[in-house]
Amino acid sequence: MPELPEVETVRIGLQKLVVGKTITNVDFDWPKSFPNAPADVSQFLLDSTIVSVKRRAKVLLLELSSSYSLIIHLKMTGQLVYRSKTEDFGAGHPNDSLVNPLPDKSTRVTLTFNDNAKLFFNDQRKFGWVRLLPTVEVPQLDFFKKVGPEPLASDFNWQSMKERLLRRKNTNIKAALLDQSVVAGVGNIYADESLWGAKIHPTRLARDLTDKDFTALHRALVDVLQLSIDKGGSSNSTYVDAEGRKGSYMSFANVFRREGQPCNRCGTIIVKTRVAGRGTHTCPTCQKLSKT
DNA sequence: CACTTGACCTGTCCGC
DNA sequence: TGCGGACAGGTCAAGT
Repeated sequence: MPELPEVETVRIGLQKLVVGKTITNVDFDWPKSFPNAPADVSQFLLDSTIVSVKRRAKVLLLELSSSYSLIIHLKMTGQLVYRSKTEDFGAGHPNDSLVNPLPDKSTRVTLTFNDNAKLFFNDQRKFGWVRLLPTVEVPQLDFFKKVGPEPLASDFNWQSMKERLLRRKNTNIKAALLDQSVVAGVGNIYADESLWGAKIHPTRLARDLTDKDFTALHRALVDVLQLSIDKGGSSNSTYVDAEGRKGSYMSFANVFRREGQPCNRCGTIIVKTRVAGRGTHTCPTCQKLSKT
């Protein structure tokens, strides 16, 4: 579920909530959710303070005072939910979104802080993970070595996006957009939304796009990612931010999960198909199959 | 090499 | 209502 805007929304929340706090305990119930624990835990995690919360692509980085970092990937259904002790971990809290008590059956890892607040890593499908690594080794991970540029960075322009998309010139443009080594952080929602914005059909081959298409796609992608961050991300099913709140981007979506409804631009009924092995939402009129 | 498909998991929804 | 199968936002490994 969580793509760049959702992970960035979580990062903004955690930045506010956990920086400066010291970890006093860690629990985890599912070894794959914390693959290199527990050997390093007591020495490099307990009694260390969270120095910063960063994001690269869809990955969160919690830098610790121990010179180690917690690396967290939410994958499809991961959540990082913070609860202060005064919220009593959900019971009876006035905020509706905090009604569910934590931990629950999807809680995989729990961090406890020196003020008794807790950070819950919940993950229904168990695809996500938390890792503990020396901070200096993080850039050496295969994922970080190959991942593409941040699309919201100021130096990310349409020319560099074109150059990177053409590394996948013989595949369809949707598969190229979803490739994390091309551009960081794009997933199924924002691939569909940006292709609609640029009026490009997802099955067109990357090599067949014109410069006009590349400029439109760059503009549409940047705009849709920024809009979604402004709206707190997309809460399609399980996604919530660090305070347990849903995002509202889905009410601004033009095609994603809108099959059967009229296109906001031309009124044609949005269709759902399968492209690059993923559910794909398209306006069959606006999004041309061939060069314009 | 470039590209596509299957596997990792659990929960939900849809049709019979 | 029960049950099987398809499907869900991500990423690797294995296959073609």
